[in-house]
Amino acid sequence: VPDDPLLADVALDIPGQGCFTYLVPDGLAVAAGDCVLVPLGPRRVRGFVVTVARRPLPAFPLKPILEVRQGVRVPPHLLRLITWGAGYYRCSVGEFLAGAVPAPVRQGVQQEVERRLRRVAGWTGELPKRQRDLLAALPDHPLTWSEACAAGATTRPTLAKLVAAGALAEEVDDAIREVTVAVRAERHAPTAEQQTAIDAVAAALDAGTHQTFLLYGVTGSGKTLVYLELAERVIAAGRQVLFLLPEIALTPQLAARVRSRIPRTAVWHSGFTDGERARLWQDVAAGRYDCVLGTRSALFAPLPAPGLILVDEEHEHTYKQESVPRYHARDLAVVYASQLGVPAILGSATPSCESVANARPDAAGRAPRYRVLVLKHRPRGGSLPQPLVVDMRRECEETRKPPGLSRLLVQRLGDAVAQRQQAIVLLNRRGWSPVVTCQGCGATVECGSCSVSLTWHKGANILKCHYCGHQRPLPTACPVCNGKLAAYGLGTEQLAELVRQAVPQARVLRADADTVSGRQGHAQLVATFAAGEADVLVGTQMIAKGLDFPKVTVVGVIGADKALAAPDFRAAERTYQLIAQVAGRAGRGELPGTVIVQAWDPEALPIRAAIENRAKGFYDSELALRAEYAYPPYAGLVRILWSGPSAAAVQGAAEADARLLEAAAQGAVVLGPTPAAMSLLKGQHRWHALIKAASRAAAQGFLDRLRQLPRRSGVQVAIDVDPVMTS
DNA sequence: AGCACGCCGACT
DNA sequence: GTCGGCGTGCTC
Repeated sequence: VPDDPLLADVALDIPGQGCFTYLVPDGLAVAAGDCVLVPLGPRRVRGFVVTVARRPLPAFPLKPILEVRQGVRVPPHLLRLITWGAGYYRCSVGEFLAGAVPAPVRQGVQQEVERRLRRVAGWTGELPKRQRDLLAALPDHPLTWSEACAAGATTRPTLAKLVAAGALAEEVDDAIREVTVAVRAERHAPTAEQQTAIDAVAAALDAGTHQTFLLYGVTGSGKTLVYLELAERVIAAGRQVLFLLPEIALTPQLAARVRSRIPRTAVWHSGFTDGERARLWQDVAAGRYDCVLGTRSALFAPLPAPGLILVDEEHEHTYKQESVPRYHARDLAVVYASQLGVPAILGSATPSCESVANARPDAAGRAPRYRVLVLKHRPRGGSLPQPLVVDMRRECEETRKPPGLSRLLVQRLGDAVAQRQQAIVLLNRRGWSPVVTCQGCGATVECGSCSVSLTWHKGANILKCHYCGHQRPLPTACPVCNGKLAAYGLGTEQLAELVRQAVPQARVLRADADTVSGRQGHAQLVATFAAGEADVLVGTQMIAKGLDFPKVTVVGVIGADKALAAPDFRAAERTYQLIAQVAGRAGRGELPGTVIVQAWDPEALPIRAAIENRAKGFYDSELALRAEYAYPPYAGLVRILWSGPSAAAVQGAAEADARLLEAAAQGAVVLGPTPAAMSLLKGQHRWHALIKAASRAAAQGFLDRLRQLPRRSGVQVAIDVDPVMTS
């Protein structure tokens, strides 16, 4: 009605609430997606406009919008995705937006502006000799301040004098920054297999329809080439590409390769300053980039018209955010692509069971939701290495030594070093020993704030908690009975030492969170190893991902079935994925590779299937088990987690809320509440419950019936839809 | 989430 | 007599 006032629904970063309605003052231009400042009780807060419309005033009085942030508007298609996500993952739209739009953008941090120095043409004036020489030394093209400092071997104040004198002018660069990456723009022709995959997706692109593809390609089969060929087509048609990766810091090679073919690629990572991030967001929104490459939060980059969404290594659990908003970027990417009517490609050599199930007909015989594209061959030749399994029970019996490096692995490491090749040994546990126990009373030294044993770090001679970071010196005797302490178990620190002893001629490099600090540290370490400055790289799984070292011919996996013991329905899947992924890492160059897997139960199916390259066998049996025990993908899971500083209060809240869960259950099964596997974490006691519904839709139905759990002081309640961590 | 209001213990 | 603990409730 034209006479009604103009009202705006604004999403605020407040849990468990819908939008708040505000008056739009006359003359203030406000649209959906705008970032606004509004009064809320005694304070003023930032929020995002969800709808603007003329309609009658509600019964309660309204306050006006105070201010609109210029230049920050969430595109309508992104707002729609976030609204959907807030409903599915059970948080408010405002909370989701707060998690999706970077803080410096919301808060209006001063954008970092690229300021460049340019020589003023035709300037003639007097200068001191030093400054005159400096001016002569500078090149003609514009330079940033730091580039000019380097080029003239000088400092900022001196350059400022030249600017003050008028010899140099400062210009503000409003255009996109130059992207210069020294990478050969490789352009191999696609193989027949790759071309088939490209054509299938291109058909969906041309038809302008949504379709999700599962690009199932062995490691080294050239998934990236498929992505890039399709990305170029999308960009040529005037749209943009979203390219998601599990971990950007580990894949500098991939980022460089994408940029070499798509120069206007924004790399979306957490290492930016606030100003850089604010500028990047606006540059992406303004259409100055053709591609955004990044981790899960890159899904919310404000691209004006995404035409293709790529999710590489789709099985990786890092796509799940473990804080509000608790979304799964792979699942949300598929929703986004469907909303946009564009194709999505999920790529992996070891897909998640969810995606495999989606690529098969369902129990009722309906057509698969995803279409499978297979890459079986490595274009650069090189067959997959033949993995060997060492039965560690027999090994320990025969050698009468504690478990460590097997004789076979020692021999192969020695051979590799002798032939000037390289090797990688993986163990997913850092430190020297994970457990320190009293030989007298049997007590284990535990972290006071978490229910875990402390790990001994021998080099630093401290006990560390790997969950909360607490550390303390190693006690000289048992704190309980004053008995003698002994360290048990194997970590990477000790493993590196074992390799040094067993293969004395090897130069050993250790890569774990203790030796690698920050993103640069990782890149540096990768460079050191790639340059051949070490022979054996010992590390945690941080080195298992995305690495491509042509000289590596031996890969050892220690404690490969450790993950199998985890109290988690995905334990078998994770074990299979780890071994199959690692197996693909050896022998990527010209040289054939060997993978040696040390396991306590070498007959376990995930291990056998991974080393014998029997993917179908693994997925068939694993999916059958999931169906039998009603776990995803044949169930919709919700986890409720209660936590707080008082064990009694947490238990009380969980047990009281259990009645509400049961009341809402209907067909769903409520497991628990019980204490979580980590019953104490960072000083917080934890209880949890798992709700198993027949499907994701049924799980949503359960949450609709449950509505909100009561708010209690001293106890936090988290609702996790489609949890990845279930223990 | 903040922030206010509101009702009970140890101090100038 | 107050200062301050955090329990409850509201914010368009």
